Amino acid sequence: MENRLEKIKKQLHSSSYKLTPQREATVRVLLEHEEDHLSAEDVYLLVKEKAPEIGLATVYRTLELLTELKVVDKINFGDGVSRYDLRKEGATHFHHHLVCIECGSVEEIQEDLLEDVEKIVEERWHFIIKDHRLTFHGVCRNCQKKQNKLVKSEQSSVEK
Amino acid sequence: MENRLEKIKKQLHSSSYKLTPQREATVRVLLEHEEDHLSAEDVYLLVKEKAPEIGLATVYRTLELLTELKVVDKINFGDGVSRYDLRKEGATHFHHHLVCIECGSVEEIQEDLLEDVEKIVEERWHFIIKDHRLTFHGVCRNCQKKQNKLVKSEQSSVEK
DNA sequence: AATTATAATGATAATGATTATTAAATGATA
DNA sequence: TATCATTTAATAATCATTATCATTATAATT
Ligand SMILES: [Mn+2]
Ligand SMILES: [Mn+2]
Ligand SMILES: [Zn+2]
Ligand SMILES: [Zn+2]
Repeated sequence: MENRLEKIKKQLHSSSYKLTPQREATVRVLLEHEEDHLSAEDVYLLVKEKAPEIGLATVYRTLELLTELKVVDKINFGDGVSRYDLRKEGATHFHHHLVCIECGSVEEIQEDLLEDVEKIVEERWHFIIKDHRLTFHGVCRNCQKKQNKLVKSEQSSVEK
Repeated sequence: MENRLEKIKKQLHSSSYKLTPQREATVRVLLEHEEDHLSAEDVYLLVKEKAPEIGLATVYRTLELLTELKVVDKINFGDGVSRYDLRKEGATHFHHHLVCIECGSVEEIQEDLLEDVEKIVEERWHFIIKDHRLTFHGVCRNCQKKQNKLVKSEQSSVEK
């Protein structure tokens, strides 16, 4: 974690930005919520708990900066807010997401899986791929179980 | 085109909605711009040319309705507005996009390409896939050409 | 056809996320 | 220390989208 922070600090410095206390607080929140998909407002509220004097605009600016530096990826799941997702250490491509249309949960896929597809696209469309966004919409494992239970209870009530 | 409109009309009816003149005008604009990725405002302005009395809220409502019926897909390329993309006739999955980070152009890929990947995801993540969003970010063919020219002219000026 | 109920529309106000502005604080530099 | 650039907090402005509401169109019923 401290290690991770150090690297981000260096990344900032190499683009001649400083790791101010506000930026550090923001990065820490992101590191503590690696698995989550926080909106700017979410981040703001979490940072406030530890550094109450921070302003919302600063959080927006910091997230914007981290996006530029590819420390985070900005993503939109269609709910009206941008969400910020920390890149895994050393990852060159953005990871994938499974969004459940029943409960709204978001699961991550770290595996690439797109190597073959990207090869085809580069060859056939003559497009040089730098990054990707892949989101699957469907039914998560939990919601599948719920639906199974429902179906079974309906069957048994018919049997009566 | 008229054929396509008829089918959409039937889809509306089967969910007990009517194809009002405003909705028809909106659908026609979408059909006339199949390849484009129009924002609500874009659609509004185009509809206004033919049906000047239409209101912006009606366009939003119509696009919302068409999204529900899966006639169009709502997509966000990260520029602050939702864009509406007509589904190809009979397509069950949303098509893919190539977004150029140099010029902003958007190209479409109608081929599925994800069958294998989806099979893996369904098996290994126990997630039932209903739809997907796949966007590649990179450099389009045009911009590659431009960059090549640039590199060559730089080389020749060094050679002098 | 007249009446009533329902759906849809247009105008516009409200909302809410994001961006711009500005004055003050901080930090580096000479 | 004086000077200049960067960053910040507060807050105003912007802009896309949604909500409200009075009016109109359409369908159903008498
Ligand atoms: Mn993620
Ligand atoms: Mn498209
Ligand atoms: Zn679920
Ligand atoms: Zn391009």
